[in-house]
Amino acid sequence: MDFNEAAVFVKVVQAGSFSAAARQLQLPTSTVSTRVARLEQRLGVTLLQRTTRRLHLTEAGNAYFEHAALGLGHMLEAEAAIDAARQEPQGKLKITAPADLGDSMLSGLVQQVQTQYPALEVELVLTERYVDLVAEGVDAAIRTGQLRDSSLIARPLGIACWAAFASHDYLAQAPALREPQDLNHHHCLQFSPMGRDAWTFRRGPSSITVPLKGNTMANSIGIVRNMALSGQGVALLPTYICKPGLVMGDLERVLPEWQAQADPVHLVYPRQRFMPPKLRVFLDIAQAELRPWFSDNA
Amino acid sequence: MDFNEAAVFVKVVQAGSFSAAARQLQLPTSTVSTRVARLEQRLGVTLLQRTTRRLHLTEAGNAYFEHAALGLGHMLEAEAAIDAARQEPQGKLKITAPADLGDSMLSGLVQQVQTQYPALEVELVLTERYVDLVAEGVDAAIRTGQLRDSSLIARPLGIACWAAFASHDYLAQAPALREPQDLNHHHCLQFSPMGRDAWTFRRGPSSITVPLKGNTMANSIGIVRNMALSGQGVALLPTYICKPGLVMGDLERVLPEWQAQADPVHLVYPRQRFMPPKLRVFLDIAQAELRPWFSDNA
DNA sequence: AATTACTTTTCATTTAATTGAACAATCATG
DNA sequence: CATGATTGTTCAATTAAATGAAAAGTAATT
Repeated sequence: MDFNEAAVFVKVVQAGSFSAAARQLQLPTSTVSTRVARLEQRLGVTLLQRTTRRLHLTEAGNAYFEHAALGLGHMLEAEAAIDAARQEPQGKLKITAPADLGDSMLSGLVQQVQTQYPALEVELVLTERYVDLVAEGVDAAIRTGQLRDSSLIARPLGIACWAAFASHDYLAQAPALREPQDLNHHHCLQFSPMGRDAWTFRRGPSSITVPLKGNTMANSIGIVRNMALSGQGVALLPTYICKPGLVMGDLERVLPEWQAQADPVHLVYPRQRFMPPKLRVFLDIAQAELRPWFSDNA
Repeated sequence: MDFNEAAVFVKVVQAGSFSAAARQLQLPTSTVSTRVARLEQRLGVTLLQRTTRRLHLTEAGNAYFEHAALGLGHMLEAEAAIDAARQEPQGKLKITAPADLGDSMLSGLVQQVQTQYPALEVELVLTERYVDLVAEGVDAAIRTGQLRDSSLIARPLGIACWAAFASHDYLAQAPALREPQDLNHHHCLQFSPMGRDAWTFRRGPSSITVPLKGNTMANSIGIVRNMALSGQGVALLPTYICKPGLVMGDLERVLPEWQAQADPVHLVYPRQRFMPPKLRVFLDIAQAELRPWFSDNA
């Protein structure tokens, strides 16, 4: 089954002659002649009755032409759809990120993408679980920690540092807090993935692990942060969601010389033969938007 | 633009893998792989995201697939329409014949064709003018006289003989009619294409031309025949419409040893690469039906 | 954990299609 | 009426595609 023969036949009928069709298709007349003849041979019917310099569509030829012309129309629409998608980033962009990234950061990113490219739809999927990008049709992911899938392409965004924070109100009435051990006399607000039993701090080569009572714990970083803001205690939070100037960013870093975990953050996406325009523009915007959040000098 | 690449791509999506598509298309996997890759190269987009043993349609791939699958559906319908037409004679059969052929003969022929092949439609075009079969989309023609288009294929049907006829009633009260010259004393009913000024008769090597008054003349052989039946005079008519046993066939041949014009009759049709089934069956039925009308011993 | 089975890709060889040139036939023009 | 232009077909040379075999990687089975 050779659909290119059908395409040539349809063009011959539309053009009214082999020669005119050859000109429009930019093919030699011998190619046009041969392809139509081959189609007739394969179908076992005369599609075009030829007298010298004149063509006439047979009844069978007309029936075939009607269906084939519709078919070709759809094929051309398929190519036009691809042409349109190649020129302008469009369609749906599906991004996954850990739940503990800040709302401000992510909502800012999505806003930037859609402001610059209104034709793009964005679906943001926040989850803790590992997402197989290819299998789940996800265009890109923001990942913290060590990467484990080497088939993906990774672009580093920076380092996510975790540190201790508390509100002014809390600190004003709480005992002094100069060393990590002092946390034994404080109410510790724990984000469960960041240590259920103890917090570990580092300063240069030194490392101190402080056992915790586990009195208050949640697996939502927003909830832990809100508790800290309301003066309930000291929380271990990533520095990127506690930056000055953020709405409700009125937390004060305590034990500033000590930092807890430090994770690399990457933007990852599947290797593929052709980079979709929507992904290319997203990667550029994401790096511009996100890198400042993960820089060391905050 | 290569539609065969699109066809293979559609099949890969439908089958779920290159290997399964290759089996269904009865192509090597290398052909399937190469064609899809070539399509992606030509379009400049990734249509299928491949991980080992797994395929995933991209957004662009999905858009292309939807249009292309519709297109292929129409293409397959085109081929199915041809398959159907090739197996069973169907569609419209357009036949042309001279106006002076008998109604009984032609209506008998059409009835035979449609009894044996109910799917066939028949359009009978009676005309005096020359019909360009190819240009006018006519499948076949019944022609009398010498043929002049050598590009057509001709099947001889016999000889159409013209002779003098009159009704019993007319002959009972008319003068004797033993020689062609006796026609001077008779009312001659003329069919205008068969001589407006004179009738010529032949018997063996002898030939007599009888001048006519031109009193009664019509260009419809049916009208001339009806006038003869109603006893208005002597008419020159083709022997095939005055055969005994025909409804309203009560005409008597006069001057039986003399005959007027004798024309060969042929069935003609355009030479073409493939014989449509409808034409093939028509030709067979037409020869069986018509030859007896034009045989010499009537 | 090792082996087998399956998928997709790549490459050298084989096979097939394309094309330029020539030819035959008809139409348009002078 | 002769000539030139155009159409469609055919064929040998050229170009391109298809394919079998091999390779790499992963999943399923023992």
